[in-house]
Amino acid sequence: MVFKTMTKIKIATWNINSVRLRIGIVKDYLNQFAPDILCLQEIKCQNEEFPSADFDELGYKYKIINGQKGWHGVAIVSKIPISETAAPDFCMNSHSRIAAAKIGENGPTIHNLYVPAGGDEPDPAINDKFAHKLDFLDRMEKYYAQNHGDTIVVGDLNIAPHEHDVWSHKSLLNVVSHTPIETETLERLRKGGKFIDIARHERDEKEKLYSWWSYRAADWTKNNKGRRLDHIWVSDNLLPNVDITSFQILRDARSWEKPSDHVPCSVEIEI
DNA sequence: ATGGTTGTTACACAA
Repeated sequence: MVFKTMTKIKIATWNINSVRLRIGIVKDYLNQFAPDILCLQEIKCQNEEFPSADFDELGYKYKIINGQKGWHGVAIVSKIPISETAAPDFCMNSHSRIAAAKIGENGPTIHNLYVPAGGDEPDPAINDKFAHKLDFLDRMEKYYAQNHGDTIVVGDLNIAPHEHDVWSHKSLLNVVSHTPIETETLERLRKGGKFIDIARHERDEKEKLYSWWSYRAADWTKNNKGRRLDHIWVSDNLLPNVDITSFQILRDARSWEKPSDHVPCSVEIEI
């Protein structure tokens, strides 16, 4: 009989909308909520511009940074050892939208994704950005259909798949992030990859869950017009290791000073 | 029904 020592770790994902501008609230978050691994999207800087020293100070000495000038960019920072693994090729435009790592010696692989937002017009024939988003999803579907198990997918998927992942299903059916082609494709590829959507697992499907609120509202709390764009999925074989009750969407972070329009989401898992 | 904000960058653009 071989015994495996399990360690519970906390994994968080946050679209930070410029890590340099918001490094202060990132450090506040790390100090208060102490995830072992934080996956960031929209770091909006090149690798050499990433504020590594700030993360080092707080013990996040393992980093995988995939930045680019000005736009997009993702990073994984960790207190526990992680090692970079080949990122799947989901982006036809070679943007920095994916970082992949193996956790520990024999832990699961984590994919930190920033799916293209897709522009305003939900028609790939007239909107290249929407075509890019659909192509990205198509590549995800093909990859995850053939690579099962021991994988955690996190990030800003820029799609709110369910009726109660948006403030108004009817109003948003033709709005990019909630169109049927997006929501159906995302659900199909998730199921094809045998992933569990942690936020919706064992939750009432009628419970409204949001992780993003637009900047274009004088008071985001007034009408609460949010969408659940940020996700944590785990391979079905990892589900028994997940502490479902630990799942958190840190809504309060939307009210922090100079906030991102997204808030951190986290879950704890034994590895 | 429309327009509303933000960050990076360079004098728009993506979100």
